Amino acid sequence: MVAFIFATEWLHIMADVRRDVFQAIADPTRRAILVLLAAQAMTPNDLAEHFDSSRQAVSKHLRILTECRLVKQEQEGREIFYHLEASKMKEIDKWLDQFRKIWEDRFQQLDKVLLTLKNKKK
Amino acid sequence: MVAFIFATEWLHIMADVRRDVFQAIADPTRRAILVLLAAQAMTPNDLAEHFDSSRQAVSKHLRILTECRLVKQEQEGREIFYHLEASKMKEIDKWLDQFRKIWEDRFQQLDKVLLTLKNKKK
DNA sequence: AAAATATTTAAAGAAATCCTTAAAAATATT
DNA sequence: AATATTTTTAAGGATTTCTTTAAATATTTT
Repeated sequence: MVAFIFATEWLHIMADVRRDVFQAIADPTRRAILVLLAAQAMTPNDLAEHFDSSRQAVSKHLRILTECRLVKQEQEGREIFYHLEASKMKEIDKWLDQFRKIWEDRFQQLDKVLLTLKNKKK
Repeated sequence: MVAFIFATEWLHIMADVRRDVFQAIADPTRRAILVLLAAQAMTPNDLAEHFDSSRQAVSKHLRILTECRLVKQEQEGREIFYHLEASKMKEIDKWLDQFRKIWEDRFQQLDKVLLTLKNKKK
């Protein structure tokens, strides 16, 4: 027996389709998890102790972080250690590059000063 | 007459309370808007032409970007030019700083190589 | 003043997000 | 083999997000 599933149906079945780094870091809890994992690899249990929410909630966050490769699992018996994949964050850094030139631009700063002066005159 | 509003009610009334930079850049359309504005200030109408969605949708995205100070308005008659506030992106850059040390760490890279070798042996 | 243009706000609905509790799966301990 | 531990998956619900169309507001042109 073979079952055909259309893409639209599949997306409906697959709850939580968020494999995007920007989407991933939008959640404050996930950002906190990433910071904790930057210090050292931890299990979901360890992590959950740092938050008010349930272990299941943390597990789900870890799933999302894993899906977008910000984090990697390493099984150790029945425990799973989650490691930060810091290099994946380069994607964000790279995206920021196109703005970095602007915010470091001194003329931009000058423009702002002039604009402020102009508005004060009014 | 005075009306008392509880915080919970207020949050219910205030739809879309998202003044967080990370939340703001989570949406792909908003990221595209930021990139366009990096090149030059534009009106909502100008921007809308670059997208499939309606002017109203773009307007709402601009509202969110304005609320978290990623963008600034400058009225010019009945037109409103939206400028990028690139410096606000430093917040993201600053957050990335705590990971930058890790992803640039050569020993981290070495660890990865060793881990790969270890797994190959298995 | 009336019509046209630019933009925002409101209302409503579909989809996504996030959380919780309960159940399942996998591994370790007794 | 039975029990305990660690983690994930499932189901359900409240809230948020994003989009659309319609209506409102503000400014310019005629």
